[in-house]
Amino acid sequence: MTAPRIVVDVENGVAPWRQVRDQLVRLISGGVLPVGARLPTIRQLAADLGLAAGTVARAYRELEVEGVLTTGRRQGTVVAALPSHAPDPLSAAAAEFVAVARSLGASEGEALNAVRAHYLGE
Amino acid sequence: MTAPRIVVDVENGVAPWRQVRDQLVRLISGGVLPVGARLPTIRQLAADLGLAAGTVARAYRELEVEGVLTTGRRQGTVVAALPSHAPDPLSAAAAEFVAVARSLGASEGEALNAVRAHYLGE
DNA sequence: GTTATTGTGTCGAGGTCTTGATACAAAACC
DNA sequence: GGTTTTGTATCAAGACCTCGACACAATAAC
Repeated sequence: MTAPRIVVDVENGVAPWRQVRDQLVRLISGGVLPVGARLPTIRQLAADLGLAAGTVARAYRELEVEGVLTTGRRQGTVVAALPSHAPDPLSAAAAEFVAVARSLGASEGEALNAVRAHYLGE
Repeated sequence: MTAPRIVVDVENGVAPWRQVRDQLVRLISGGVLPVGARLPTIRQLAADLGLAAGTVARAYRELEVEGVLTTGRRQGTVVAALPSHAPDPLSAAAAEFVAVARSLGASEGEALNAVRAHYLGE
């Protein structure tokens, strides 16, 4: 498999492991990395991203604890399930959107209109 | 003014200053903290959040560099302008949500229902 | 059984961040 | 002018993270 598209910005105040973890979650939730897909080895991804292997291992381990990934000594790391906090990625995305909309003080109607505008705009 | 609603989670891999900064951006973009509004003093917000003053100062300084805030020795820190990167945060959030929904193959109706469910869930 | 693959664990070094405290300076207020 | 308010700067200590390297262990392949 080709290396997933992950980018790490070391100056943005977000820990490298967290960035890797977050972007893996997106790739998995979005179907780019489907269940059953094999991730690059820790050493490979670390080399690709210019990180230490332990840092990538941290990200993988976070997702393993969540049940998103499974790891094996020979077969490496494989996508096991969609993120458990988001068994339904659409619902998860909506939850995040609604959280943002709420913090912006938007009403339900305003949030719905914003979504409609983007579906129509396409 | 009352203290803005800011929460800091020290274990999520995102630096405290970054969390403060991000949440201030949301409050400002959403109009909760309108242009001209005065923010709590660095010491006050630090005490409220259980952080060191220097950490809050870092967040304020980041936003000052971006022109979002202006600071003065006596009048404190004031909202100067909306974040230039997000002129319309609700629309941006909706765009992101729709992009994810689309990648999941969701129809407009499904996306709207997902949003409604989270607003009703409260 | 041997070899290769891959994750886990450990190590010491270095760097960064955060803390709490303090001092100073600028500005506003009285 | 004196006082108060508030941001900036500095400090040392502590905590934590990341690095690169290495060793070990588990597993699969041959």
